[in-house]
Amino acid sequence: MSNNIIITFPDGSTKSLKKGVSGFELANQISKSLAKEAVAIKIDGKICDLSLPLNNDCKVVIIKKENDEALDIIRHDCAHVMAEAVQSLYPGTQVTIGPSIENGFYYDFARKEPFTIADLPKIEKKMHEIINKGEQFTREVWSRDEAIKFFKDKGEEYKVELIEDLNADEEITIYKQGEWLDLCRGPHMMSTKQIGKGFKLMKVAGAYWRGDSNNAMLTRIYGTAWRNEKELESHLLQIEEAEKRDHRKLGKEMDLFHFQEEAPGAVFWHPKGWRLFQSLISYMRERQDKAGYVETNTPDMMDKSLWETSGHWDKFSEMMFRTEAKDEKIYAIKPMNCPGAVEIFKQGLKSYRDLPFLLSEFGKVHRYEPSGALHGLMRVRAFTQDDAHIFCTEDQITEESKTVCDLILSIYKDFGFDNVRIKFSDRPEKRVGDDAVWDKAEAALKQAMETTGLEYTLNPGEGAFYGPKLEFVLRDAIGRDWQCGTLQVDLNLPGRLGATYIAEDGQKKTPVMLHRALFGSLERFTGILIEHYAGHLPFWLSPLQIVVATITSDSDNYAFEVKDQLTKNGLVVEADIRNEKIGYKIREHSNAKVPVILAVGKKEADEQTVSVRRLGSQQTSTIKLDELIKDLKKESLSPIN
RNA sequence: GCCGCGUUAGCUCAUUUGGUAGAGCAGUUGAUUUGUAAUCAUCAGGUGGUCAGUUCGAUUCCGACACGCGGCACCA
Repeated sequence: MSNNIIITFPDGSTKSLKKGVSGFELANQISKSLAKEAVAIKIDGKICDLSLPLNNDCKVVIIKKENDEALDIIRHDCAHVMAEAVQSLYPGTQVTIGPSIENGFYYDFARKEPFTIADLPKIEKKMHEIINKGEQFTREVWSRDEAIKFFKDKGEEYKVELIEDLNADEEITIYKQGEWLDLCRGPHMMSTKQIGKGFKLMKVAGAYWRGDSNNAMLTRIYGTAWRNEKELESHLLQIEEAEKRDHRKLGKEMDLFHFQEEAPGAVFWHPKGWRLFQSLISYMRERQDKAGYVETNTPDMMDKSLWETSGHWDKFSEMMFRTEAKDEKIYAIKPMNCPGAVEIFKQGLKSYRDLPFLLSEFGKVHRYEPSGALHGLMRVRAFTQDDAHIFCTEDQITEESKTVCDLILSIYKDFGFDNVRIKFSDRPEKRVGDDAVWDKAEAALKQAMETTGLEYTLNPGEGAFYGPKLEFVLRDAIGRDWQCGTLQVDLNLPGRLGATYIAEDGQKKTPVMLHRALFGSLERFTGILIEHYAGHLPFWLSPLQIVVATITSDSDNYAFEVKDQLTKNGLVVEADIRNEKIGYKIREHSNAKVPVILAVGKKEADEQTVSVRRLGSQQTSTIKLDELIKDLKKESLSPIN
């Protein structure tokens, strides 16, 4: 009897089997097809190799290729196979780490001569060979000394470092596939054959050893891996779709903005792009006015001393633009709006009755972002924040934070972002202020989060240098996450900059300042919207809402009449009376993502109608001009109305 | 900032042992007056990112710089 163990399956059924049976044998006993589909086994909640002998009573789940957990294993297997391929093709290359990641895997290699994309086909071919050979993955437990010696002899310095850093009590496991082996926690599938053909090497990149820019630069190869070729194809198709939405491409096609090398990281907004940008500001201004904010504007350049007092100079002077004039002063071009806001708060005596005091500012800030970080509108060196600073008492932090959270979520909803995650970032290593102050700030913000009942995840050590913060991450139409809004509790800057108010007891006190931005950077948010909507901006945001296109020149006058009427009603309209066929005009304006195209010919002119064609639809409908105006006027209202 | 790659007409892209570049679209001019995603013809367009170097000769080879792209690092 002691030779048998009891296996419990997910459906509650049990089976008594001989001790030491492997997961694979177990699957095989249930059915041949299950054994074929199996990639791993979950034993009491832990995912393990199928080859692992079962020695105790346990609950098991056989993980099949179709299960979500299988993808990670396939991808990790793929990383190993790639590493083997690389080392066989390029002897002397050291392996470091190679995890599975979203959609695929990577492996970081140390090699004098970095890889280029030209190397990928060769590596990929070798990988197919290894996979076709059907090498068995086998797991071995080595002693620490044995492992260190082995990798040292092989010249694998990075692996040695990894092993040396493992906890003393940790088991050192080695996975072999044929001749090749790697230090690895596992689990892996039974054979390389199971990987199949659903993978592709995507790109090469530099990456620092252990993610630290002080360390050596390794060369990373990224791959994507799926259950089969069909899934791979669909993933590649998805990438193509995402590329079509690229705001840099659409921005050019829609004539919204451009960049040029004399102003790296700074936007040249074209008329249409600027109109879109201004629509966003108008919308936000209205929302903030209604929420009790008062708008301000503060200087773009202020003396360096102010930034020294605030603490920015100490932490960020390297990333601040500075300028000087004929006088002796050094001016910093503002990288943030907060010191300006504090200076406004400081004017005149403030009473506790004035709090909370909500100051907003659409402030344009400049930051010398590292050249490698620049990316279209998403990461620029000059950008506009929908910034605000809420001066309040400590007791008001919770209530004010809650109000900000509600406002943010409501605003995101207006742009179709319903899926928003919140990250809570606490004190970073480099910071100003006493720990007692930080304790207070973090506790207050946490309490605010409890009050809202919103869920959040902890993001340790990622707070601002003056206070903890919330970060609002929204998910776009194709599932990508973008960090936009932020709320920061600051118990440090107001004091450093000398802001005070008279409290109820007649004593001078230092207010708390909440920094908050909802869109974050207007430039970036514009980019996100372009990609989210794939250029098909909602009517109220569209910088060119309507084009009136004539069929023949006989209708020119009517087209202008239609245009005038629409314009009088506050709509943005252009007339296209060029000597071109209607099909040509339709195509051109559709490509430019104009939401409404009105075709007018003799018939429409006679009847005071228009033929309406909506972006994304082939359908046309003819309606009375008055009626259309009524409809479109309604449609062009922002969601506030 | 770091690693790799790239930069050719307004745009999208060609031009392989180094012999001063070509197409489509856009633009011009003309014809055509057209009914829902490209009418035809015509002409014009370039210091091949910038600067140096090798060479009889460089878009092509070498180097530096600038900018961009993919990552890494950074992001008040």
